[in-house]
Amino acid sequence: MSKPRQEATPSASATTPLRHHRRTYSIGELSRLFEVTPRTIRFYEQEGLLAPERRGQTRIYHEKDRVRLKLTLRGKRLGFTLAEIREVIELYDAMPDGNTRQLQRMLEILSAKRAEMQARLEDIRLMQQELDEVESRCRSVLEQLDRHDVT
Amino acid sequence: MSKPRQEATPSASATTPLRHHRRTYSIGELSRLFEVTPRTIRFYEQEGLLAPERRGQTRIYHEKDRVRLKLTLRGKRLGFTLAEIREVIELYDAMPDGNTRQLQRMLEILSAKRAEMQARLEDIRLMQQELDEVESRCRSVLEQLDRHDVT
DNA sequence: CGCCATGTTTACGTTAACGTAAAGTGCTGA
DNA sequence: TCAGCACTTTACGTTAACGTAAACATGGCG
Repeated sequence: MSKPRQEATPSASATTPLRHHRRTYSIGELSRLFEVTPRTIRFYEQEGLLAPERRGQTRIYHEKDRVRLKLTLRGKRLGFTLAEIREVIELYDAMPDGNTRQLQRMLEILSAKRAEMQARLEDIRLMQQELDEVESRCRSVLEQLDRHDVT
Repeated sequence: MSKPRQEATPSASATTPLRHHRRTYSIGELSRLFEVTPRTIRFYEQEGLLAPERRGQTRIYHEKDRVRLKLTLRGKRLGFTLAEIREVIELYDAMPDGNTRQLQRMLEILSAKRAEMQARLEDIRLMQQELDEVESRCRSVLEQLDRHDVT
């Protein structure tokens, strides 16, 4: 019920130096940052959403990975599946060497996503309207109760 | 990928009379209206989201049920779980005979839902921003390709 | 009457998105 | 040296939200 919508605030400089703008993260740091489990992060990698560097056996995450994770979690909050999110991320990555057909295809997908977003916006608008109605009904009942108490 | 955001348009007056504003629906009608399977509708009933009348063994759905189903599907599109949706629906139903504590509790929940909606709105805004960026990058690459072709 | 569409219950199957547990690796400080 | 932590792989478990199949009821109609 109380999910973290943003990145957790880092606790100043703990043991890590962080000169100005950190370059790499361990899986633990990243998991604390976004308040997800390491398992989740590894799972996202397995699903092709992340591709961290490897120092020996250990995963090293860069800014790029952090951004991807952020996008992934945002997409999830909007109800997209990991597969859908991966689709967009893959497109984003394949951009520079994309041929014309690929790029046209991407514009189509973008247009579709945009339409989805518009639809979600409308859903939210309607949902807020419902909330308004329930609240006003609720308040009017409360008022009735008050009047009965006082009168 | 191509889910129906709205109710399917009814095919005029087919075999059913529908004098002015229909009162009841069969499970099949409802399933066609919203393009979900009967199984889904029965499942929602099992989960306490619908409570249709029974004529013998057969389910009869009224306007109220249709509205509930619509709200449920909208909630789903926004990424809410059936449990969360049921919570709101139950509150909505328990309104008239709610005591003060119940009503206060409902206002709290409404406030929370409202905050969720705000957060989702922000997510959508950011997501649209990303889409803009990807599209502009995409178009600029296309332009480069064009220039190379023409020049 | 028989058939077929549409309904019903019961129950096991499936997929996505992780959780959880076991068992091993590698550095680090007392 | 070794205890402890953070990391790793492997693999089975879990939950939500239905899908699918079997087996049966029922009302209309040619």
